[in-house]
Amino acid sequence: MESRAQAGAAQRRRSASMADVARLAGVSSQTVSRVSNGSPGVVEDTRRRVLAAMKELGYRPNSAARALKHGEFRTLGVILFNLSTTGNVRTLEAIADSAAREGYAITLLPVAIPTQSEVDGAFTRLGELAVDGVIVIMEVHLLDSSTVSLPPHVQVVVVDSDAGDRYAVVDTDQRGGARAAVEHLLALGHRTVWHLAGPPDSFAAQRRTEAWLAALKEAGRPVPPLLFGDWSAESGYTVGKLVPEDCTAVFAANDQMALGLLRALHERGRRVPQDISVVGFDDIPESGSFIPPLTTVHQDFGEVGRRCVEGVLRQIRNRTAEHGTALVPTRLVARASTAPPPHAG
Amino acid sequence: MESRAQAGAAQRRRSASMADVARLAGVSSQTVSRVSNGSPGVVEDTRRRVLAAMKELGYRPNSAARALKHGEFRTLGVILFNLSTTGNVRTLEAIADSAAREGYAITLLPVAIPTQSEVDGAFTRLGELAVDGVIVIMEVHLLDSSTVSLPPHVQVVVVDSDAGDRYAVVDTDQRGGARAAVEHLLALGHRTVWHLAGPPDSFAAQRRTEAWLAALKEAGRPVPPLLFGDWSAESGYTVGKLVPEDCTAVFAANDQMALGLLRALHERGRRVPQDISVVGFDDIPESGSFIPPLTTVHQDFGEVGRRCVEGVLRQIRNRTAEHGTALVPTRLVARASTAPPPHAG
DNA sequence: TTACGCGATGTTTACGTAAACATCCAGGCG
DNA sequence: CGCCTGGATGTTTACGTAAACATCGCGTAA
Repeated sequence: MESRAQAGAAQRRRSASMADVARLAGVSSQTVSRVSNGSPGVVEDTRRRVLAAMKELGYRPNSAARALKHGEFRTLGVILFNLSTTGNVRTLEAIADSAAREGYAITLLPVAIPTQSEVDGAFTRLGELAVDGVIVIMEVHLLDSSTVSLPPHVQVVVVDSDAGDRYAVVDTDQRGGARAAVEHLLALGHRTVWHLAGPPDSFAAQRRTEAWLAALKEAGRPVPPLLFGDWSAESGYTVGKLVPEDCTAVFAANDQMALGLLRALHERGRRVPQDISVVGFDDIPESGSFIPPLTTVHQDFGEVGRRCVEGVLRQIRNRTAEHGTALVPTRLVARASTAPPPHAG
Repeated sequence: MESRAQAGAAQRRRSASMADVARLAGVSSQTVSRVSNGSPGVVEDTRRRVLAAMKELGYRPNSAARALKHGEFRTLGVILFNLSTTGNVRTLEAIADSAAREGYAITLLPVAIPTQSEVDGAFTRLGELAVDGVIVIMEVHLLDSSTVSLPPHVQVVVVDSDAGDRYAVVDTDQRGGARAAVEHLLALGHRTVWHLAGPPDSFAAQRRTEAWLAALKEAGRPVPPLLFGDWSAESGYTVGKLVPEDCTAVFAANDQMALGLLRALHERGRRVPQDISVVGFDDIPESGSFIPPLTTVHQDFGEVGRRCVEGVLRQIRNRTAEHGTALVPTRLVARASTAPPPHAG
């Protein structure tokens, strides 16, 4: 890649300040400030002159100075481990969107590997970061065990956690969704439902498992052994090869694992949904194109993101810390991967 | 959600400044600054006293003041349309990672809908934003047609564009990847290869299509009619229902469309790969779990992200604008969705 | 006519940091 | 023994903005 000296405007070392604009417009810098912020008390003629000067100099307000002045950055930080799960990505997307709508920018704080030192590092950086509030998309126990604390004036909202007693938590109604999945299968006539769970250290996975168990017990059904995956399609495939012949219904803790499961069942010649039913969780955009289209639990990530932003902003404005958990409801999307069980041989 | 007044440290309106630390440690604020920045010329005893004071007051450097002082924010902005395509997400992830490693934060600038006014809006916000450089993940013609220009001192790197003559561009080697896909199929013995293209307004899609065409022509093969999708699995499914019986090989412009294609073919009773071969593009994590596992072109998004960050930072440090295109190579991943064509009836 | 009020604009100041410069002190050397 | 050197530390200042306060001038009511 070649490079060339930057021409034109960039020769000016620093970009134009209010003082420059003021000089050109023949007013005081305070008047420029008033125009810039749309404050009243500037006569139309002056305002026009100032605007013209701004345009000529290519004036842009300096956000550092502005932040320094009134002590806020109009920026929210988002801490997350990675963008490899659909949920995190879609939540982030919704957060970015809502934040933009409120005039806040989003600063990303990725933590590559959830080790103690990584998390500490992120929080240290965060402490120096120009943010007014933070949204944490991860298991809160990692946040707790961190030796570095959040700056006291920074407000926090947490996703995917059970720390509602200490933080404001926004989460999908994991239990409700999992219960709906199980009940859907039971209603179709299945005697019981197997569960392909997510990794045991995930709160979301835990809650889905709990609800699966509770739903089975309430209905007085036998509880099959628990199967574990790691959220990946590959792990669903591996587990799928082990599902016994007498199993007629599986509830997978996410759509990716359901995908792998479908492939394993296909390879084994077990037809879905005629021989065995499968339900997923998340409703990723692709799930309607699986073979067969997947019945799954739809999560409203957009709503989760919106409530997160709403929550932090409220805390920032009121200068209070909130706690409690807000649950966003789910919805079962019935497609073609579920059907009544085959008649007993 | 209940709320309670925030207790303890938060009662102090503003957090501790250097002056506060200096007072407590009995030194000047300049000495605190030196300790804070690890500058030399502070005797060990003093340093310890300052550090203790910092800890006691929970001192955090104020990044706004720091930014105001030396005119840089140590932050990069990332402009993108959405996080719904795998490529964008993984690129963003890699960017965030590399940036963090360099001590830079990432500020997200989502543009919900790529309309002119939306893009303008993002750039306006950007102008006021606290960033030293920008990475644009989108078609550059939208950037060009924007009436709002980037602040002159902000350096730019663009992904997914052909604007290498005006900007520094980093992109996957779309052509090379598409050519590899076509050549792989021809080498297996297919007479020609159909192409399920992405939306015509995408440069990435255009380039994949061009390379497909070029590879066919070079080999002197007939060129089948072009099929179009919109990147979604659903569109792949729709198109898949229309693929004629005599087609033995399809190159889909991304893995999602390939997924839909697989389903349509499955429903029509056309076996993959025995009756028809399918190749995708991207190598999303799930593609190894499709039915059958998908042969696809692997994109190294990590490398793309890394080079973006490297590029902007170099421009920032050198105070120059670069141009030219850097291509990141791809790699064909052969799985189970491709095979020699069936023997002619 | 004069003084008062109020809208328009200007001036001062502080936000927290760090570069540049100033000062102070200990020790070495003529 | 006094001066000089250099390291440690303190003081001043500027970064760009905006709140708070000051001023100016014009219209209006007594």
